[in-house]
Amino acid sequence: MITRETDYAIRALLYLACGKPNTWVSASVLATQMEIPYRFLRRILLKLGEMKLVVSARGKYGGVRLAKPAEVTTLYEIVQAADPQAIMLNICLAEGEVCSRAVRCVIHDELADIQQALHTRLHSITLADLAAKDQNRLPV
Amino acid sequence: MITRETDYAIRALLYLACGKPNTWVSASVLATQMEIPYRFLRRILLKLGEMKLVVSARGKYGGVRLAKPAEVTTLYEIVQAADPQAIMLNICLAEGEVCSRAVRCVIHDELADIQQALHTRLHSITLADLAAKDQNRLPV
DNA sequence: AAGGATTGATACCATTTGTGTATCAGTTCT
DNA sequence: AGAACTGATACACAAATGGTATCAATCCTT
Ligand code: FES
Ligand code: FES
Repeated sequence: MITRETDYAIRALLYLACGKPNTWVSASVLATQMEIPYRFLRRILLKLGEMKLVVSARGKYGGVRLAKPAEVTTLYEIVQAADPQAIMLNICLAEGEVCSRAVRCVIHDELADIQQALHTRLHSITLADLAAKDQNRLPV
Repeated sequence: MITRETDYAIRALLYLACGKPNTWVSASVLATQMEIPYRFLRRILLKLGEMKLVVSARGKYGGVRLAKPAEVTTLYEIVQAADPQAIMLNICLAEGEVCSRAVRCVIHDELADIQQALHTRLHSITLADLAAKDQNRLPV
């Protein structure tokens, strides 16, 4: 399940992708525009920074912007950055997990298949795709 | 993410699907065979009973068995029964949820698409499919 | 040099969820 | 009567979730 945190991360990056490139956007603007609790967003942006999805500038007129073009940032990367656990369909599929039933477990394999399909799908959607859809939206 | 509870539910039903039909299997047998904590399993079986996936018999030599043929029980139903939340990719997709951004939210639509694909996949896998794969497994 | 606006890095907090355990009542077969 | 079951709850505890608060560091403008 996509958590609020992940949802907020997507929203924030989407806003950046829709705006003028190479301009700093402050967390407070992002928070109000995308309806995200300010302090929570701050912490999320830190994480996105660590994962190299955004770069930031301190000081007055500082803020945050995309670290790379929206065309090469996938939904997979975003979810992965915001909540690495969400990508795993079952604990038994996680890296380094040891499950006593793993060798002979038919569920394991089946879930692995489904997870693979999900990942492929997430990989195929870029931030630019989302931004494009957003532009085509009729104003409410 | 598939919780332990859901995983246990699948395991239990799989065991029933692999055994002789129309025989009562006790929770203690299921627990030991499928490596599920007994008391936890008891509670899960209750839920599966409510959702009409199993029927039960009290008293000595009682137990539980599939309520319908394994061919018509889908993975979707099982996950739905064990953990209804797990089926939802985002809170904003849940029934009766009201999100201030829903009308103009591009993430909403995208996640709805992905969720739809996931559901289709879960619908297409039956307990009988899992049981068949299990039979074909080489003994470890 | 001062002051305001901004991020960096943590620490804290309340509530819910996940994963069990325990208890007792009711049922059925021998 | 008694053993082996299920039905229905209640309890317990750790982790995750969603959010808040604080303080330091940095940068721009005046
Ligand atoms: S339950 Fe762990 S691998 Fe299937
Ligand atoms: S965030 Fe609620 S609908 Fe998109």
